[in-house]
Parts: sequence; C-alpha cells; structure tokens
Amino acid sequence: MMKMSDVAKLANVSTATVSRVLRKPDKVSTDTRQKVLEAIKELNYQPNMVARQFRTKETKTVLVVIPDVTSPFFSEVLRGIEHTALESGYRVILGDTENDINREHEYIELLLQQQADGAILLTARMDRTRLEEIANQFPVVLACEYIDELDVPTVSINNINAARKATEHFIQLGHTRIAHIAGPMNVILSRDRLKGYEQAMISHQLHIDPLYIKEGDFSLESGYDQMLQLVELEVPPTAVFVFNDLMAIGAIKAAKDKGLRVPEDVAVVGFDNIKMTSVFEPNITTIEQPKYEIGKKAMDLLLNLMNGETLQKKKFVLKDELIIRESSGSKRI
Amino acid sequence: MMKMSDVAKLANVSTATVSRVLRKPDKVSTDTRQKVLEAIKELNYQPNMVARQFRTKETKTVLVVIPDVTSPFFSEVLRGIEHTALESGYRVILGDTENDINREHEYIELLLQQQADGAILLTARMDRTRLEEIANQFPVVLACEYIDELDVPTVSINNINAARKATEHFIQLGHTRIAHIAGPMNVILSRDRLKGYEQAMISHQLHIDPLYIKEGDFSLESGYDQMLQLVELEVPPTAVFVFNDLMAIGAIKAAKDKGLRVPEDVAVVGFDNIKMTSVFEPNITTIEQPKYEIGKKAMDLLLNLMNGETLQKKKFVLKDELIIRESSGSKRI
DNA sequence: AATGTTTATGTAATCGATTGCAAAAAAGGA
DNA sequence: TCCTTTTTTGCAATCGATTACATAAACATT
Repeated sequence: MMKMSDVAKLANVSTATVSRVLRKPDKVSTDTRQKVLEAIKELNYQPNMVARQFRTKETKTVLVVIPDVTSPFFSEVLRGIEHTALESGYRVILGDTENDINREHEYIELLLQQQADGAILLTARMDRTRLEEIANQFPVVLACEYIDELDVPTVSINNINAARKATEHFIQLGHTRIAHIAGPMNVILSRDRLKGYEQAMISHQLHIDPLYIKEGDFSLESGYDQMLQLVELEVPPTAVFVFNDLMAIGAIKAAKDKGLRVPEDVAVVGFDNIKMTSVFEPNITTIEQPKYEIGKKAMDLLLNLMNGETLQKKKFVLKDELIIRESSGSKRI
Repeated sequence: MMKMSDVAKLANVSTATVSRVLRKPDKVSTDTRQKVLEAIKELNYQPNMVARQFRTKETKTVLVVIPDVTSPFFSEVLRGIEHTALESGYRVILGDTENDINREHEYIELLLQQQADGAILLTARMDRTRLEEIANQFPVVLACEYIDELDVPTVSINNINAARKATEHFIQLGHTRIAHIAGPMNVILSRDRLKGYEQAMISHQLHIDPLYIKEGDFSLESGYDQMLQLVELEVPPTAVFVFNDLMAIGAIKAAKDKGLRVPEDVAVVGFDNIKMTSVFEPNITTIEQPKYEIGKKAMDLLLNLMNGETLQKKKFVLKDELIIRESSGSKRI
C-alpha cells in the first residue's frame, strides 16, 4: 500500500506538496499539481484515511442509533440519513439497539472514543442527564424519539396532535367506544400518542375506559395479542387507534381471526404509513410521517452542528397527515 | 479530552505501562495496574480509538454493502451481521447502494482507504475482475448475491433448487400454465431463480411460454405491474412463481384488483418468507431463507478471514424450506 | 555471593498524514 | 537593476497511541 512519501519521491516534491494537491489544490502551481497527480495515478496511491482522521481529528463518520433496523418505519428514516450523509462525504456507523437500552449506551461510547464526529439518535431511552452530558460534548440530533424539555436539536412530527387527529377521525365517524393499543410506556412516543388519544376523547366528552388502553411492544405479534384482548371484552370497542401500522396489521388480523369484519365490526387506524398499509386488506387508515424527510432533516442539522454552527431553532416539527383508507370505515348511523 | 500521557503522569508511570494496562493487563504488576486504573477513572480517560487504529492498522470496522436497507429481507440479514459484529467488537459501516452500482463502487473504496478491515457484500453487481482484485487484497465475503465461479467466500441458499422446488409445488398441485415474475436479469439471483423455474418446467415436460416470463425490479409496485400484464394475456397463467415476497404481495394485489381470486383463479408462490407473508390474505406460500443466519454466518467467515485464517471451505449453502400456505391453493381437479 | 532467569517498567521510534513557519522563487513596481 | 510583495515549496513538528528494545528489579539456583 503506497503512502504519501512514495508519491512525493516519485514526483520529486515534499509530502507537504502532495498533501496540498489533495486538500487545497489551488495552493499549488499547475505544473507541480499535474506532476503529483500523475505520480498518484502511477502508483495507484490512496490516502490512508485513518492517518488523516488521526491528524485532523475528523472521522467524517456519524453514528446512527436505531431501535430496530428491520422496522419499515425506521429503515426509511435511516435511508434519509444515510443518503444525505453520503452526499456530504460522511459515513454512517449503524447502531441497531434491538430495543435494548444497554446497546444504546454501548454505541454512545463511540462518541467518547472519538470514532464518530456526531450522532443521530432515533431512540433515546437513556436517562436525561446522561444524554445531556453527551449532547453538551458532541453534536447530537434526536429524531422521532426525543426527551422532554431537553435542549437538544430534535426532528419529529407532533405526535400528540397526530394521535388526536386520528382519534377524532373515529369520533367524527360516530364512534364512542374507542380503544387504543399503545406502545411501551417507557417510550415517549407512546406516551405522546396516548396523550393525543386522551385529549380527543376528553374534549368530546367521551369516557376513557382503562380496559380500552392496551400496551404492545411495537411488534405485529403484540398488536395481534392486544387486539384479541380487546375484542373479548364484555363490551368491546368499535374502533381502535393503534400506535403503529405494524401493530395495526396484527390487530386487524386478530379481529379477522375472531370472525370480525374490519371496519364494519371494529374500525382501525394505524400510524406511520408504511408501504404495506396501502396493500393490506382492508387498506389501513393511518398517519403519514415524512420518514425520509425526517432522516434528511436530522442529518442536515447534524452537519450544521458538526460545522460548529449554532442553531437558532432547535425543534423541528415536520408535517404529518391523516390518510383515510378503508380500515377506519365510513360514518356510523 | 484526556490522553494517555495525562494518565501516565497522574499514575507516575510511562505511557507504555498505561497502554499495557489497557491491552495486556497481565504484563503489569497488580500494584501498578491498580494505580493506573484509578488514574484512568479519576481522569475519566477514554482511549482515542483513531490513534489506536492508526497505530495498529486495525479499524475494527467492517463495511456492509446492501442493495436496499428498507427491504424486509436484507434488513434481517443486516441484523444478523450487525449483531455478530458487535459481539466480536466490530463496528458496521452501512453502505446502502439503493440498487445503484456506482454506489457499490464508492463504498468499496473504503477498503482501499483502509477505513474498514473487511467487507460483506449483500449485492455484487460490479464486474468480476474488479471484485476479484478487491477480494485478493482484503477480506471480503459475499452473502445472498454472488458471482459465478469466483473464488470468494460466499454464504447463500441454493437458489436454483429452491426455485425449482417452488415451481414443482405448483406442478404437483396440477398446474401447467405456470408463469414467473423474475427480478432484474443483471442480478444473478434473478437468473438463478429463473433457471430453477425453467428446470422444473422442462423436467416435467411443460411448455415455457416466453410471455409467461416477466421481469420486475424487486419492488411491490413492479410485482403489481407485471401481474397485471400476466392476467391480461389471452391465455393467462393459473399459477405464478414470483421472485420475492414483496413482488408477490404486489402481484396478489393486482390479481385481486382485477377481480380474480387467489389462489382459486391464480395461485402465487413467493420467496424469502418475510414477516408479512403470514399475515397477508391469503397467507403466502414461500421459500424460507434463514436471513439472520446468513448474516451471522457471513460475519463469522469474515471474522475468520480478518484473523488471517484461510478457509478450507468457501461456499456455504444454508438450508431453505418451502413453506406452504394459502396462496398456492390446493390440488386442482 | 555470584550468576542466571524471569518479570516489570521505561525510552524512544513509529504509524502516515497535515500544517505553521521559513525559505526560495516568481512577479510586480520604481 | 534592485527592492518589495506574493506565490510556491519544503522542513520538521505534531496528532495519541503501540511496541521493540533496553534496563532495572526481583527472584531462583548453585
């Protein structure tokens, strides 16, 4: 493997000049630049990036911590991040926590070890003080998940509003017995969407039956399980707002397996607008989140931070949209 | 940010000793080790990994090139890789090519720049010579996709056999008009599965109508489009073997939209056994690939290669399985 | 006690690039 | 032509760890 000094020797210049050709070409006369470039080509020289990183203290690498790479939602966000990173010459280190908080910590270590210039967290379940500490030392952006009242740049939609919108959709259709299959309560998104659900119910004077609130774990299977419990209630709900599309799909499956028709017997609304929602039968009414855009925006912010800029605005709330399809049914009479 | 010399000073030893405490603790007496560890804790010292990488020429990082992170199939393989990598102290750089061959080359550059110790390619569409060149210089493992008769370690299933098995399943059920929606023909997997389909047809003396062979692009939408064309043929097929589950889902949707029943009017078999296949209606008959295991095995091999071992065996063919569900229907009379 | 062995520690070179500073060369001005 | 300014290049230090080699200390053996 060739090194810079080899090029320098062949081109009859110093390594300083070679370095300049590579990094600040206009500081070098056209002649020498040409000579050096030829030597580089001749020797098939590739700069040793680690050496450069070591010297410049820039790894040109960002860490992305994601709760689940196999999730149709998060993987789209990841794509947005990765695409944008690449465009700006950054690499992405993948930190799949598999919903395990210890993994989250392990990955964050990479920042301390200076293996990444910054991080985007799609999951932030660690305690606030730890995160604050990290975010004070390194460029960090939160996307999707976030931590309340923490002064760290954040990109997300307004989950409370969106959840309220989804629930109100049911209310407008004439439902009163509306249930909610939530995500794990230690995740803020779950609490937010539950809150939105509650706000909608309360502001329309509808009773919130504690039995109508179930907690899943994001997975299709758990959506199935929780829905089973709901339909077996003495007075089952006529509508269920589900934390995400994956669980919604599980929930609909459960209803069907129990011989119920969706949306006639029980209506369902999901969240995220993953691809499958428009193919599944019935098509699923859901909240569209701009997944790719969230990733892109988060990466853009991170790039700013890594450039040493200070952000005037820290909270970016992107637009969501209720997409009405079949699973929520039509107006009840 | 503290450095090793700070620790050395505080502990009253040389940096050599500090380094030894970190890397070969048994070469240091218990007393000094204790002293050093205390100093490390006291100063909150974290070793600068880039400096270490620079010195040792080991990045403890592997590159994973993947054609599509949002794919339910590949993301499971990726998880297998990532999980195994982490266990062995390796980081994963994500290289999502978005099915773009140029991206593939860009990412491969990282090896030449010594930013990764090795690579796993889940997509290998570049030309053989280039890949050969790379694989001769660096530890590289191919998974899923591969290149014919190339002496690079490979992990996959036997796609030809599996495709034949899927097609023969139709034949056993009494179908004769069997179509195939293939993947892009520049991808070896597509050619293999097509080959398996053809083998099955030929060995059962069934006619292969060129009109029955369609080419999609892996996406659900293309499955939809290709199926539309098939059902609109003058003599439409009664069964369709589809390259992957995603396209199969699209295909089934198309059939339904055209008022056809699946499997009664047209039977479908997919490939990959992604989660959705067991939830979709009808449940989809498919070939199960051990996705996580493929990733794990590939990473294990790569670890061996990076350790300088030479593999006696180079081609690892994992077990696939035909999973019979509803979409392929029952025996025709 | 003298010698050889083993263990523990330190010295200083090294990895391959970048960059501040100085020197040399070229260009411009009088 | 000589002096000043600007441009181009090189010298050598530097980043923070690791490690070959040397030395010192501890221990064992006769």
